[in-house]
Amino acid sequence: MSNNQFKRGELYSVINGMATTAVARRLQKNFRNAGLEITIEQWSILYHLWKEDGLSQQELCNRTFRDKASITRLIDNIEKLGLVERIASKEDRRVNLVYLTDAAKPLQEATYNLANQTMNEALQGISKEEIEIVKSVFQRVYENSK
Amino acid sequence: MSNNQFKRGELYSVINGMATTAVARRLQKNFRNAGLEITIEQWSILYHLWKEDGLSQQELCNRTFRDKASITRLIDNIEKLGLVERIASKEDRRVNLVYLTDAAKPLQEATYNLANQTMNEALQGISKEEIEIVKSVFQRVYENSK
DNA sequence: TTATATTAGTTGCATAACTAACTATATGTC
DNA sequence: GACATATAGTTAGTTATGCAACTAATATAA
Repeated sequence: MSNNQFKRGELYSVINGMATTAVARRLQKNFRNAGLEITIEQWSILYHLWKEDGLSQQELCNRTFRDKASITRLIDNIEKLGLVERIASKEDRRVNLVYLTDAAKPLQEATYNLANQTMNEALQGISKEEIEIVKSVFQRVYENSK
Repeated sequence: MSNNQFKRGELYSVINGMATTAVARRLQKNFRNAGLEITIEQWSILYHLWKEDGLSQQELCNRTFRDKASITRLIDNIEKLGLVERIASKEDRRVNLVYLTDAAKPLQEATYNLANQTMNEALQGISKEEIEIVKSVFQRVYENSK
């Protein structure tokens, strides 16, 4: 086992847990403090629907990097909150299209603001160039690992 | 909401889910294919104990960025597998020290090799400089968010 | 057109995460 | 020494994750 390999192995524990978890926890806390009773996982679904409403569950799998079972349960929970509804596709009756309800609309601006504020705090002192490198590295890591 | 802020908000969905999840899933799959019946979360505990045996649960919280309840259950499960045992500290009876058993020893080399191989594949085509920038950015993001 | 394979989604099972409330031990102050 | 406070760990309750096995609908091939 070369020294270089060992260093890379160590990177795993840095990547998996530290920064991403800290940001996620902070954002969740900020939601709760603002009286927004949604989880960040639920928010990540709403986020994609605000960008494009009426996505299929499969498309939400692709965009949020979750498996089908996870999306089924997440949509179950968001549906219970009254924020989305499933509407069967007319073209393909296997497909559920997920639509935002009116109740979800007021959440958009508040959660976007909190997410942006949380990320701005998290990214304090980090340059645009560094952010671009992180994004680029993550993209390649994802392609290498999927 | 400035354009710059929006771009930062978007980074959140990249950070939380894509690359880290893909690597974690790949490593879990590699463990399973090799007949190693442990989860990557359990492995992350063993990893720290192989570096320094007999850590307290609180110290494992600090090193793995989990809360106390999570560590309690993780140690429960690893203990059930017979890989670690809790031994009450003689200096402070509130403290459980977690020690590896003999059964955990043979796992070390196999799992290190798989982790290194998985990370080498994940980091294919990524330079040392880029890795250093990612580590440095993560460190600062963590400090900003904790 | 009938049989086979593929795709979308659900359900059961197990693990793991966080919060909040709890017990037990240790420490600090008067 | 007695009381308040802090710390280590556990437990209960809820949400989320992944895999595997399943149903239903569609697409493909014979």
